[in-house]
Amino acid sequence: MAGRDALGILPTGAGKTVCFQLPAHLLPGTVLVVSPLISLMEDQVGRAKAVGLRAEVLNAGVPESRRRRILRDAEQGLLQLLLVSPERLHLPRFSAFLPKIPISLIAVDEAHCVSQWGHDFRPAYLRIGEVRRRLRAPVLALTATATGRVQAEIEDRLGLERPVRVIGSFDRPNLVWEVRPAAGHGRKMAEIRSLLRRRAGATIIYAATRRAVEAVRKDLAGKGLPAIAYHAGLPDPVRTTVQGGFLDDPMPLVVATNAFGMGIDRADVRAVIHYQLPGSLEAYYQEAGRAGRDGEEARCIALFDKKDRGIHDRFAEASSPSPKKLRSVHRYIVARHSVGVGFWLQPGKLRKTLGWAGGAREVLDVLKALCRSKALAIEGLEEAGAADSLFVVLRSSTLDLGEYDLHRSIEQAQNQAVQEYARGRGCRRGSLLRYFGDQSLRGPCGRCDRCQKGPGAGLFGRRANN
DNA sequence: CGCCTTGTACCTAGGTACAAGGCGGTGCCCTAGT
Repeated sequence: MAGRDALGILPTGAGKTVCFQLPAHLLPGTVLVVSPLISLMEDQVGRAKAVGLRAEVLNAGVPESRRRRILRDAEQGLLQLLLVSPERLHLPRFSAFLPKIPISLIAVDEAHCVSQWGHDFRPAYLRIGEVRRRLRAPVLALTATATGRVQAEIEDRLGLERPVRVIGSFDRPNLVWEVRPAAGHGRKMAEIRSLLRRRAGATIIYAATRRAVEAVRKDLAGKGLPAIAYHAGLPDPVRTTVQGGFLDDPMPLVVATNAFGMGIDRADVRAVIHYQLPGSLEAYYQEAGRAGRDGEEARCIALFDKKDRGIHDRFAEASSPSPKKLRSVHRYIVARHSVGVGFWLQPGKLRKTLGWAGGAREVLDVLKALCRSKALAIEGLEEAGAADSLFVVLRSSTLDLGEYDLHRSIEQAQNQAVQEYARGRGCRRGSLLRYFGDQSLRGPCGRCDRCQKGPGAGLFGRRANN
C-alpha cells in the first residue's frame, strides 16, 4: 500500500489473497495479478467478484470480443483486478497494450514458480522482471513455500528493490510426518492398502509418473478400493470432473502425478501418501502440505525406495544436461558454422557423429539447453523429434554457463535433500523446518515417526519399523 | 536411473533368455483446419 516492493511467504490460510484484494479495493487503478494456472485465475476472479471487486481474467479461452471489452475497461481504469499468465505478459499485443493500463501493483501469485518452472518448463517466469522495469509499479511476490535460496532468487529475478519481507512460520503443527521404507510395487501397495483400511477422510496418493499412477489405481481397484486417477495426459473434461469430484465426494481417493496440485483447495484432506517421492523437498512440502488445511490432524506418509530417485535424476538431466555435453555440441557447431548464418541439423545424425550412446533425445535436450543459454536459436524445437531436420542459427560463438551450472547443481542438491530427509534419523518435522530455514523447533516434535510418541502415534494402528 | 517393450538368438518351431532401445512431469500460448 505504501508503494514498496514486498515478498510474502505465508502458509495456506494466512491470507495471501487479501494481500492483493485489499490494494485492488483501496488503490486507484488496477492490480495486475500474475498467476500460473487458468483454473487458479478463474477461482480468484470468482472470489474477487464475490467480495464486490471489478475483476477480470484474460487468457486464450476468453473470446476475442470479450477480450477487447476487458482491455477497453482496463484502459479506462474501470478494472480493480486483472489476472493473466506470465506468458501473456510477453505476447507482443498484450505487452504493447500494458502501459495503457493504470497499474498500481503487480502481484505475482505462487511466486515459487519463478524458481521451480522458470529455468526450463515455463521460461516466461524468468522474464516477469522485464515487465516490472517497464511499468515501474511495485511488485508483491506471494508463495507458501520457499527456502532462503528460493526467496533470494524470487527477489532477484523479479527485480524487487529493498522489499518488505513478511516470512511466516513454515510449521504445520497438525501434520504428522512419516517415512516407510518399501522397496518395489508389491510392498508399497501392501503399505498403502493397510493405510487405507483405516482411512479417515479425503486422501491423495502421489506418484512420479503417469504409468505409476495407473498401476496404483489398478491395483487398488482390484482390491475393492476404487480410486480416481489424475494426470496431465487425461482429457480436460475428465480432469475437470476429477477435480470437482474431489471437492464434492465425502471421502475421495485420488491417485495423481504432480499435475494434481495448485488450486486443489479442499481443507479436510486427512492423508497425503507418496508412492514415490518427488525431486525436491520444496515439491514434497507443497504436495504433502495439501493435507490438514483445516487445522485438524492429518498424515503425510512417504513410501521410500532408493531406486525412485532415478526418475528425478533423469528429469534433471533432461532439463539441464551436463556442461560437458553442451560444450561438445557447441564446439561442433562453432567449428562448422558462422554466427547468424542458418543451417540444417538432424539430432539423430549428430548423435552418431559425436558417438553418444543412447537416444537422440539427449541431443535434443542439449539443443534446448543451448537455446535457453542464448547460444543457438532453433525454430519449433519444442515439437521436434529426433529424426526431424532442424533449422539452427548460431547466435554466439562463446558459451557462458555460469548461471546454468548453478541451476544444475541446485537441482542435484534438491534431489539429494529428498534422500537425506527419507534416510534421516532425526525428527522429520525438525529436518523439514530447517530445510526451509526455520530454526524455531528445538528438540523432538514428538509427533513424527522418528519421535514416536504423542497424539500422532498409533492413529492408524501400525507404526513404521526403523 | 530403472521400467517396459521389442528384437534376436536359441535350436528344432514355440517357448525362454537376454540385449538393445525407448521413455518417463509440470502449462501457457494460438493457428489451421474441421
